[in-house]
Amino acid sequence: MTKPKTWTLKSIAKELGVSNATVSNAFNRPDQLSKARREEILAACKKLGYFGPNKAAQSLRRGTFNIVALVLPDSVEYMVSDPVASSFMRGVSAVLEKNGINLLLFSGNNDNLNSVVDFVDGFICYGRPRNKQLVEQLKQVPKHVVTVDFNIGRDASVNVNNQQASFDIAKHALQNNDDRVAILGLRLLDNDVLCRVYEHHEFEAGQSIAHQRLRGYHQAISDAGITLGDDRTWNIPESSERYASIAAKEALSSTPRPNVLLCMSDLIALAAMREALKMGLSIPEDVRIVGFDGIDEGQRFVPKLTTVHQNSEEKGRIAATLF
Amino acid sequence: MTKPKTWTLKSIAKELGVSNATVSNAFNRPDQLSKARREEILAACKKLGYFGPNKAAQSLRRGTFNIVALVLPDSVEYMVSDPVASSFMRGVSAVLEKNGINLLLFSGNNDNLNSVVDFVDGFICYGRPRNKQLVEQLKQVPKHVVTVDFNIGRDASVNVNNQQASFDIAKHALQNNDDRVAILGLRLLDNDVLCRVYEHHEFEAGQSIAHQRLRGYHQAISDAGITLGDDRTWNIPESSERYASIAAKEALSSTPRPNVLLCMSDLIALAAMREALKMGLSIPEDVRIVGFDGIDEGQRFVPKLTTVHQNSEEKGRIAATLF
DNA sequence: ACCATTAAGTAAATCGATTAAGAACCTACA
DNA sequence: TGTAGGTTCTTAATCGATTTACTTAATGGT
Repeated sequence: MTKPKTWTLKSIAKELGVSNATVSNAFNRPDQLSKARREEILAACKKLGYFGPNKAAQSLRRGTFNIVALVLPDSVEYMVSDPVASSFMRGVSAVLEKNGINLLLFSGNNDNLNSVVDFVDGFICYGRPRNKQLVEQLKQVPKHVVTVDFNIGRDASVNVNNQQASFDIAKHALQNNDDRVAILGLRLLDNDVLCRVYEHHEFEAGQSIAHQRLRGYHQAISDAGITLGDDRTWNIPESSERYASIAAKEALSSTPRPNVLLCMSDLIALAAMREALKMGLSIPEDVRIVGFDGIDEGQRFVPKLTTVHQNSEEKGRIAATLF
Repeated sequence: MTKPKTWTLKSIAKELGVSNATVSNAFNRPDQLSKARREEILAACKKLGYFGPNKAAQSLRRGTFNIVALVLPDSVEYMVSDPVASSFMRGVSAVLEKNGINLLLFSGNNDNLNSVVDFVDGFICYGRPRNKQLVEQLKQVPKHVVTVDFNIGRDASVNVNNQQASFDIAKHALQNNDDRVAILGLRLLDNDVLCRVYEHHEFEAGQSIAHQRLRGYHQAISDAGITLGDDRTWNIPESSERYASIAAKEALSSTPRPNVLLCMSDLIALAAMREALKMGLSIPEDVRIVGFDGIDEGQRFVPKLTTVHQNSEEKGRIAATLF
């Protein structure tokens, strides 16, 4: 008498006239029953259409899920729009996929880790999440946590030395002590605002990626014997072409017109290059523009973009392996 | 006597001297207890550090998860590399995020839906998954299934009329009946192989996106009074620059040299344009190249790429809403 | 004063599994 | 023959919750 509904361990056991435990063992612990019994049971299950123990129930009992949450710095939308973030994700997924672990995307805008905490084995956090509460929750959460490009004193962390890398690229861009520098910063402020920043002493102590990079720039600038004006910094709220173009246009029309543009991402740098060309400036004669990240499009652009090549994919792989 | 471990509904109830049910109701069904009791309980929970019912257990009991799986056509890696797929994902995530639903990524290479089926409320499938077994499983799975750009007779499906769109773009590209046409196809074959295809009658009945588009091209070609040679079609296994360049170079050096190149994706078309320019051909005088998708980079390229603009993001939003 | 409602809370079954402890039987060895 | 050990399988507790059916007490209408 085959039951009509979906099978459960229990109903299968009753149907076959064996105990719950035996069916469970047939699937999970082959050494606990005779080979004959086991094969008999598995065959019967297949025939009846029972595909094995319910994973949700299994997870509840065992406390493991085969799912890790990737905590994004911002919305999922942002993640797939940004080539660097995408590379990172590629690295993470490659490793997890190989290990049969599923990936749950968790938006950095979300304010409650709670909605997923009970479903995952742990978290990989790519960059400090935009939502502060989330950061606090991550510090406490009783699961494995790997952070990338920021640190909250949890299990493991993989970091690029942003300050050093920005220092290097800026040093490369700066050639004379009368260079006129401008900075196109990415997410210097918490607020989502495109603006020109006149006062930024408070940035000196910040721990965000943007602040680390900024310190690298500042150090290179002062090493080159240049004094950075108080009005030479722009803040771009997200790595998008639209915002970057506006900021670049502003910067390139400001007085004195900059001949060095330090951009905190390649997308920004590319937008700036387009604006510069549009304004009839030549690169690098009139203005030298450097980026950060090393995305593909930068290498295809004419002239080629000078940038920090950071291997995001590798970072993703490492983060997933550390997990 | 505060317990040291993590709290559960049961331990909290005992601690507060009320029943299990009352605590549960305090969180889920306010109308089942007095306002005073409820607030008292919630306050106590907060103080003790109990953040509400365990979601995994809750889900097991209720059978709902607040998670949907996005079934990808290929690996997660592919998804984030392809701008069109990314747009789609952006649309999906925007809607789901708003509804507080989490997104689980499920690779189309995976052969067992089973590993996630018990964790999700349903599936959104973006394109026919590469793994055939997966398709069979999707037909049967006892959960909500929305398919995009392919159909398996399940709950809902959102489709672009690929055949019509390809017909239109091809018609636009073809101007004279002595045009020499070549086709750079994407994933015409199941196998991961870059090749020149000499025989393709079997494609006429195929249901994949590639086959639909191919039919659109063929129709436009024959409408234009042109006979397509048996050796004018190339198959590119994935939308990557490397493969596309090789195929484009081959096609452009074949005899007779094509003056119309129908490309099944923008990424392919862009690679072809680069190759053409490299070979000293001018566009569109020597060769007209059209794409499919409408990605941003195509509009920034000089000369601008002519293409089918398909609004993937909107498709994503629709798919998520249909869910 | 009586019965019918309503409100507030509880006991216990249930979701679908895992697993420690133990029963029943068989073998082997002194 | 007695017992130690090994297989094979079952019983029952457990994971952390939800929810139906029920008890008890309070309210209200006539």
